[in-house]
Amino acid sequence: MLTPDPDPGPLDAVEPAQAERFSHARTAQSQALLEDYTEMIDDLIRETGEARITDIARQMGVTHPTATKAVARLKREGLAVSRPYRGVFLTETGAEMAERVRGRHRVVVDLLIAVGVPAEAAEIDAEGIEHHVSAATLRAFEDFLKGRG
Amino acid sequence: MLTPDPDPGPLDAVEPAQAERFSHARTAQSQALLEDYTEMIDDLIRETGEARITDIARQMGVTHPTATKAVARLKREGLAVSRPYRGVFLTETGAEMAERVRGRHRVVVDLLIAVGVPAEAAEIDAEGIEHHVSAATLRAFEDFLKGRG
DNA sequence: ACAAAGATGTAGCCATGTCTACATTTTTGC
DNA sequence: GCAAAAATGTAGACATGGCTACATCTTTGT
Repeated sequence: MLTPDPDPGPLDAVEPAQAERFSHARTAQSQALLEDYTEMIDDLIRETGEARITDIARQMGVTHPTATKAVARLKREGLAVSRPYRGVFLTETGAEMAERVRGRHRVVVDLLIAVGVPAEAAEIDAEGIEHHVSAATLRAFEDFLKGRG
Repeated sequence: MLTPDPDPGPLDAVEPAQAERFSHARTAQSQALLEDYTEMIDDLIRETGEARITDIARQMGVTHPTATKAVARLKREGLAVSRPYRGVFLTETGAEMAERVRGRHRVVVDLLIAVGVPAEAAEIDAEGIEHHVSAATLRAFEDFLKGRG
């Protein structure tokens, strides 16, 4: 039964798939900020024992009010906690995200280098690319790297 | 002379490099919208002969006022032209961008597939990844693909 | 030819993410 | 211990990119 689509023509065939890909990319972008900040906070805590707003701001390349707003969002999303005039800390959820993001970042950089991208370019590009690497793609990257280890 | 940096400590050494990477990624993101729309408009013109606001909106997965705003920005940036109630057309600059973006997109998808990413995931992820692929990385991707052609 | 349907324009709202400017609190250095 | 410096908070402006709602223009179908 059915048998629709009697050749919908070249492009008359609406492309919901394409629209979904764009929507998906936009969603990923909104997650990117959370990921960057949680990883950054985790880095700071590991390296200096605490994550202060000023340090976060400097590392992210933004002014401190911007960092404050971002941290507020992290708190709203249950990824971080903080008290006025005190440092920022990650919740368990936040720490897990940081761990996952860190691992993914490393894999992306390694993959880029493995296919011949210069190290410096790999580091720069990975910062933007990583947020769009799905689980399936990440797995493929890991397998590829393993295959040449 | 100088000889500064007598071991600035683990992280006391401010990391302007990291901040620059984030800034760079943010800039790339602001370019992404322009790239997506110019390529989409080019696609529509190739396939249907014209690019109407409604079609652009549907393909991008947004409402038509959003597409109108995006086109306004394209016009501001000298990438497109249009007249009220008529279709949208690319300027020479816009057409060049579309061409470049199309080529880069194809290379990214091919590279992902070449390293083992499933085709469907490659298409989806490429939509977000491509905007963060620098010239150096693109060249490396091309070389890598050539090396296995 | 004209009414209905469809496409486009425009206004205005909301959320984000950035900034500057200024207020307040905490920390530092004498 | 206290003044100066640094950090943090907060307010408010601006640009972007979404949206809905409504107005207007074009195209379609009979």
